[in-house]
Amino acid sequence: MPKLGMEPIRKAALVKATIVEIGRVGSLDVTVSQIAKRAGMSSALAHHYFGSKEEMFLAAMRHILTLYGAEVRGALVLVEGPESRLRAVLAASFSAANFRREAVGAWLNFWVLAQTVPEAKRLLKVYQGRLRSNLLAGLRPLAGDRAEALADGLGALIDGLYLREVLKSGPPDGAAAIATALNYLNSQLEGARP
Amino acid sequence: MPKLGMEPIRKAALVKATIVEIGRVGSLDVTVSQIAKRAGMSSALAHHYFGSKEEMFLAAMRHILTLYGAEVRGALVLVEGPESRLRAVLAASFSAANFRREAVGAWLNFWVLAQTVPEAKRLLKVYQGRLRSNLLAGLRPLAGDRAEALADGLGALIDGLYLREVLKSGPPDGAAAIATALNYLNSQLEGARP
DNA sequence: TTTTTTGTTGATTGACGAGTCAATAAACTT
DNA sequence: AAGTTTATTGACTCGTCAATCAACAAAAAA
Repeated sequence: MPKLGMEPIRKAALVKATIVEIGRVGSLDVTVSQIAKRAGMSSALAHHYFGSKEEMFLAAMRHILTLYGAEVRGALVLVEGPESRLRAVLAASFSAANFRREAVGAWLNFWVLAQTVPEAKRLLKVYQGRLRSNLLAGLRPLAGDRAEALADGLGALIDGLYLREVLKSGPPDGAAAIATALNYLNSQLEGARP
Repeated sequence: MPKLGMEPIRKAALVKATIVEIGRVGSLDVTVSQIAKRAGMSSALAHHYFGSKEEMFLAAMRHILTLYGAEVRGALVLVEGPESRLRAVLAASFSAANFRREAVGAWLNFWVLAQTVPEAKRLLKVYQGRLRSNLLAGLRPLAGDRAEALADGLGALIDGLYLREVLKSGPPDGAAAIATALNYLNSQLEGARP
């Protein structure tokens, strides 16, 4: 039965299952067996490919970060001017793909993981850095030297909107989140406009 | 050796130890033994007083919420006018007592707990509701019907600033957080002022 | 065709941890 | 003085789970 070249397929299935299970259970207290079962294999095989549960978590984080990064990059290619750039970053952050209960729940738990596992912390800092520099690129032409402060505020606001999504009942509302962030932006930029 | 009337003392010690341990370990994966040891008693006694680990967590949450609520209420008594009210709420949120690594770490983990444990979710919603209505009281005279949207944005920003504190290295900087929040407020209110 | 590499799992190990219990002791009540 | 309530713990039970291992199967290489 064993077909060759299974490794990438199995790994991808495990990564996906890890995110789903963390989102479903709502914590990092998921067992390797649960994950493996959802991915359609034995827990032994999961260990065979990843070595440890922690490695699975990190791979899942990298995957989410990669998806998010790709979405932002994709949105940025067809962008003209700083306002449109900022809007694109926001749209990607709150897109249906990223801003869904399961991913948001996983995200929150990765934040917890970052308190313990240095590599997780590193990854999250990479995300923060990328977000920051993306915002900065859009903000500098519009706000000059206030750009740094604005980027920090807007970054925190975005993270906060994610956090609050966790507690909400009902389906996620990316549009509302974008509206809140744009509202922040507009009012900050109005004062500074020549 | 047993003196009477230990219950409240023991419970308080356990609650405190729970927060410290969660903050120290950085996750909810703390054992009852760890907590009990830090509180200077056996794990059996911890179970005797609280029944379960979950009850300990919830008691710790209630305690943090109580402290926060008390601090806000205390700051609000000597307040005159809506601006000063808003400033007081912010000052309490980022006071040295609340905005310290240990409490922030515990806070983050309570957010995770809220995904699983309904009572934890309820408590967090109580906090959100209180924060919201406090902000609203200050915002309505200043922003009219934009107050609701502003309160939601500001609430998310505050939570986001807490979240980001978790990743930062170095000592917490409440003043910077307050500055960011005030900056948000001022720019939002400038546009609306008569 | 033998050997090696890759895929796969059931069973097992070993550790750890939540919650219970029986036992001990001091203080309060009657 | 006898009985009750409160405080306290060491030892134990029972379950769970990460990680390992031995064994088996199929494809590829030799």
